[in-house]
Amino acid sequence: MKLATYNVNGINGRLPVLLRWMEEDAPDIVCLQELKSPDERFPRRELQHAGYEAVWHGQKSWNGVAILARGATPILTRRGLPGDPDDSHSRYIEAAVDGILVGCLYLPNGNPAPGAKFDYKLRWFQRLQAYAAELIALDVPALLVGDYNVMPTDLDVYAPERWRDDALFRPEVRKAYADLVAQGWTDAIRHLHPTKRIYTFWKYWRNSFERDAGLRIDHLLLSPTVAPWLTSASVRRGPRSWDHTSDHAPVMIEIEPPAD
DNA sequence: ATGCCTTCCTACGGAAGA
Repeated sequence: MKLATYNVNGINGRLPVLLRWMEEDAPDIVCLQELKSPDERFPRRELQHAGYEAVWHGQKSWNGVAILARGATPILTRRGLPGDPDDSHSRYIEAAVDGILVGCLYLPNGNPAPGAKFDYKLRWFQRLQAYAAELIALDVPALLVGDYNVMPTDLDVYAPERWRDDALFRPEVRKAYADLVAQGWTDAIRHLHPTKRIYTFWKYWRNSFERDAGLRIDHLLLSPTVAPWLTSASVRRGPRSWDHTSDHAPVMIEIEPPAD
């Protein structure tokens, strides 16, 4: 089973790129972030035509997350992260697909730091930690995947010294990510490629992609039940080179659940 | 040192992204 995460940076403007990539890689489950689309403009029909059913949590102009499944209907289990009823951002959606619980998240960027946006990021991270601990306690096959807006270590940044004070790399958020992983989650890419420089995002400007001046901020975390099923993990760099593409690349893993 | 690009919107400039 192939499961991917992709910050599309606008699902409607990016639909040709998204469909081309899904045609090429044929992922079974896709978690999308930054839809930048209200619910009523989500391209359900086009995705159905490509063979995918979906659940989504949209918002006008910003944010927005969705889960797609090929030849299956995702069973919505949660829309919105618990812990703050006043949070109006569409940043979390969760569904069950083939007996696996899939949480799709778009963690706040947090810049400028320090400031109100950085405080919101840290609070959101705390809520995610609390909820992730509940998922671990449930002892079910689960994944928490998406755009975490965190580079976990120096290995995940093309120029760590330039990013020290950035909201994506400050010690507080790196610790928050490390503490989350320490609950028992496995960072799929890093687990299979412990020493390799791997990026998932490159800025649009200054030929960042051509220079491979990137960041690893899109992550797939596997619960203890799922981790032993992992067989591969890779960044799909091809789509990042296409015209009118996202500044992120899809990240895809393969898992082989035991036959029952 | 820097959003140098790109997206979105009752658009034509501002906000946001990382």
